[in-house]
Amino acid sequence: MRITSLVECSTRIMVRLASLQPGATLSAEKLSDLENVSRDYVDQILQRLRKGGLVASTRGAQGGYSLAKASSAISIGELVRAVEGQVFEEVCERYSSGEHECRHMSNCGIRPVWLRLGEMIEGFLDKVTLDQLTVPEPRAFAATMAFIKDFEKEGRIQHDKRR
Amino acid sequence: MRITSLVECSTRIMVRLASLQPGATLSAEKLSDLENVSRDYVDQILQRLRKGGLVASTRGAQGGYSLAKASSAISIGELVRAVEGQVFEEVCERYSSGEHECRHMSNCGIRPVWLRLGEMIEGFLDKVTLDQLTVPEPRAFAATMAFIKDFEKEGRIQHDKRR
DNA sequence: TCATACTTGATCGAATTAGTCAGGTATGCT
DNA sequence: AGCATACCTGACTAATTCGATCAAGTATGA
Ligand code: FES
Ligand code: FES
Repeated sequence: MRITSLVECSTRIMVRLASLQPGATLSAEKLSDLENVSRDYVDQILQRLRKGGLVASTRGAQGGYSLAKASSAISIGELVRAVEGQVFEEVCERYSSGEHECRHMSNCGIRPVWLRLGEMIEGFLDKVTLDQLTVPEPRAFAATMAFIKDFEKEGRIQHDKRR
Repeated sequence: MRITSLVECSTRIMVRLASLQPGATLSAEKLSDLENVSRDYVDQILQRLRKGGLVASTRGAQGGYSLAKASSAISIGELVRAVEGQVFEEVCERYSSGEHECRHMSNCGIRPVWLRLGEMIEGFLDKVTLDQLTVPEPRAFAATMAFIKDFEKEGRIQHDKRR
């Protein structure tokens, strides 16, 4: 299990944009230079981010990109969904057809673990916002605390009956 | 991010073995039939599990496999490490060389997020044990609670100075 | 009207994953 | 002993996904 290069590059780009003065923009070309990612790849990433509503673009000469909303309102989870479509693919969905299908489905003891893991990962990334990644003076991850509190409240993994 | 087919199949096999009576064994052939996974693939998986010290094998006619220790002493994290080598690959290690390297490394605001995510995933899977996956009468995931408690105690993501 | 820069979608090689295959070795049973 | 059963090993290959490139635009500011 890992973070893909796509997410890694996208995050670096978003952090660059987050460190911009209000009103300022950064061109795809500049971003490419700054992060040492090919221009074409940067273009592709920015396009996905734009479609996801995370960045805004200004066309024409002296154009460029900026965040579409406050960096405190953009989570890494959103970012991942924007560039990859989803944060965590559920295994029993993926293998639910064909020869080697996930066999239990109903009243299965395994499924809840993957479900819970997915919720956990997604919950975490949804709580971490862009402004928390800016350096210098990184802020403590207060939001993470809230997430963990919620997690604790629910308390246990429920075994599902084929939901 | 997802659970691979390898982990999925391995887990199903381990749950089968966990549901065995003490002293009983299950042949690779039977496991293959039960879980609808090719015999060759089952062999490969069992071999990795054996090398990881999770299952024991008896050779010869009427031979077979069984768990090497109590199902309550085997975590899903261990299982994943046995069959895939690791649970979560750290991104800033993976891309740390070559053209498109992870650029910040020292006093980076992004890195701690991936580190923390990895700790969280691994921590979770290390707390979930095989016996918790047996059906019928699945137990509540009490261990998960302990994990979350610990997580809360530490409390926040630390920004590292190039550790 | 030109240069700059965004926009779209296809394509393609590299890497990883998923699964197969061939050829063993060890053990129990008759 | 001889044979059947079943474990064991590692190489190999097909399928899929990832990472990145490429070609061919459109829109805008100077
Ligand atoms: S392992 Fe997927 S439903 Fe049980
Ligand atoms: S993004 Fe990897 S070290 Fe900063």
